[in-house]
Amino acid sequence: MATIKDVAKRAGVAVSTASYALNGINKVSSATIEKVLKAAQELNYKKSGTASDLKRTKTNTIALILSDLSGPYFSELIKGVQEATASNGYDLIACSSVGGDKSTASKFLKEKRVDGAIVLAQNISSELINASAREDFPVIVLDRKVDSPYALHVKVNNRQGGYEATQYMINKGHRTIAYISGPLNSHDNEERFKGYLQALEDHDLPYQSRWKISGDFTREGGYRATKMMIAQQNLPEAVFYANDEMAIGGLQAFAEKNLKVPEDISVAGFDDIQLSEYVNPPLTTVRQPKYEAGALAVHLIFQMLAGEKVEKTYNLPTDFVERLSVRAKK
Amino acid sequence: MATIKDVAKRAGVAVSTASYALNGINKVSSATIEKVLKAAQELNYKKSGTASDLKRTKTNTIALILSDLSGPYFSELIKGVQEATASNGYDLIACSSVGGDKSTASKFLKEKRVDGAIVLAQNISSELINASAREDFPVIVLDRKVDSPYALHVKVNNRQGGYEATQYMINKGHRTIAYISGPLNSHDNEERFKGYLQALEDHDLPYQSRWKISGDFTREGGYRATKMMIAQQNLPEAVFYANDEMAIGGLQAFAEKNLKVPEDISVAGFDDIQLSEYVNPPLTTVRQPKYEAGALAVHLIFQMLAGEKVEKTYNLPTDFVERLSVRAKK
DNA sequence: CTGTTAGCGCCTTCAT
DNA sequence: ATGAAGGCGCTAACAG
Repeated sequence: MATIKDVAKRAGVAVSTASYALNGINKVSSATIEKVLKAAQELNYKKSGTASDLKRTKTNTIALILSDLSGPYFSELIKGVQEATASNGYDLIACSSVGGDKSTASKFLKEKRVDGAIVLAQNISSELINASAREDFPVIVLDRKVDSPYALHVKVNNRQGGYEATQYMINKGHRTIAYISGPLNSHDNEERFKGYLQALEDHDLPYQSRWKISGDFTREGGYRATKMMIAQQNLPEAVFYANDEMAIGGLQAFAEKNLKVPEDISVAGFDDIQLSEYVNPPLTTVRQPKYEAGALAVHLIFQMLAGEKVEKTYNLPTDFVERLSVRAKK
Repeated sequence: MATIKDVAKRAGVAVSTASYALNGINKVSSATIEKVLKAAQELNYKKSGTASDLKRTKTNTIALILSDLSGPYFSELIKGVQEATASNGYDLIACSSVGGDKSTASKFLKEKRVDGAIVLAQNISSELINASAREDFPVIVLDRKVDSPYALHVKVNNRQGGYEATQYMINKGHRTIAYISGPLNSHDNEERFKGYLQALEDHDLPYQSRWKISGDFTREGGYRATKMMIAQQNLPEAVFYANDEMAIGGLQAFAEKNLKVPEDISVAGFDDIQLSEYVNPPLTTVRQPKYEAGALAVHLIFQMLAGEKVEKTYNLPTDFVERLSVRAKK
């Protein structure tokens, strides 16, 4: 494998000159550049990214850490991150956190193989994030709060979203509204639930714990929770699923029991994933500003890298998306 | 930022000893390990991944290059790649090729920032792949053939899939079957079309060029192509879309014109993307063995890295998936 | 078991 | 405009 040294030798110049020529630094005559480029070409020279990174103590790339690369990802989020990164001349890599603190993600975090990271992966421990984030290594966390002063938090206003969805169903005349929760350790779930509770309270509807059913954010979980609810007889008028995946599982469970949505029971979800528009009936849900969240995260990384002062937490508003899965009760 | 030198000094040992201790190499007494670890802890030492990579001329990670991180990805493919990579103790990163030969993907390829790469991204030029692949840098290409002896090709038998889907429709009694193509530069499309043609021929059905309509693999493109076909009056009995995305666009176009699928017209797609199961009617399509393709790609990388001899091209069979979008004509 | 040392390949100051 | 030289931080002989 040819190195810059080989190129320099073949071109008959010093290494430094070759480096300047190769990197387009305005310090060498065009004749020399020519020679160097030609030599590089002939030797099929390729610069070593790792050596370059080491020397410059900078990789010019940021990492997006997801709990599962093959997961149902928020493509809008990724798009926001990708475009913001590219428009700043940085590169982006995505890595998975399967394996938790000994995953690829954790290796990139711990060994600072990138200049900054955006984390959307519960299975990366907060300790790891705290231990990794540092002045020259900002980390933006999207799914929780974290202590380190170098780790910022961009969140979506889940509580507001939960409130609006619930209120909408109340306004449509529903009085008993179940809540199918996400996993209990999920901050997002917690907030959505609080919004739900608040809406109930503001409309003088009593909260009944029997209407809170445990789910886990998966389609399968939503399906099971719904089956269970149906088995208990006595259905609520409406059900608010803590995310769309579960709501879609629920739709399936209702269909299997010949319960029509929304005629027999109304349902709403949260997230506005792509599928939601295509299921039957199209799902009423709460859209998260994912693109914006992604773009903001990247923006913050660059601000921190530039040494600018930034807030520690950002809170983005949600949008309510009305489709056909909730009916108006006369 | 503390380096290994600092750790060694504080622990009162030589750097090599610190290195051994830190890397768990069986060469130092446990007392020394203790000391070193403690010093590292106190200094909040983090090894520099880039320095380590440079020294070992090896990153222990492989890259999966996709044309768009936020795209409608084959999650099964990613899962296959991910699991195979992890089970070999390697790391995986995904990077995008938006920007073509000056994208993040190309930087990783050109600068050999990883030990091997899997490419599923038409907008990375074959020249770039040829120029990057080398003995110690295997590249597996999933979407085309490429010259370099260090770049292998794992492909799905698109022709067979196209043949089976077409034959299925013929067997269901359809005589006029349109083909909505993908972009013309797509090898996959080409092969699917050949399968279609062959099935027609084998069943003595004449191919009529009016039944070949141009699409581009996007939902929007399928929608437009279908609209156009409808506008021309005189519909075929069935239509074979070169991929599911287009078929779904087509479904929408038919629905808008009150044409019922499959009662009025039958449709089949290709890919078996996740959505296909959920659209109305569920789409009959051809499943690609994506998980297997991903896992095989990784497997090949390791074989090449180990200096083993491998075939240059692999061809995986498809599965036909019967759902409800094709009806039997009596 | 521990220490010394020579680079990995590149960038960049400094001198020419 | 070009060259010489010193590391970036780490690993792995090699010597003791």
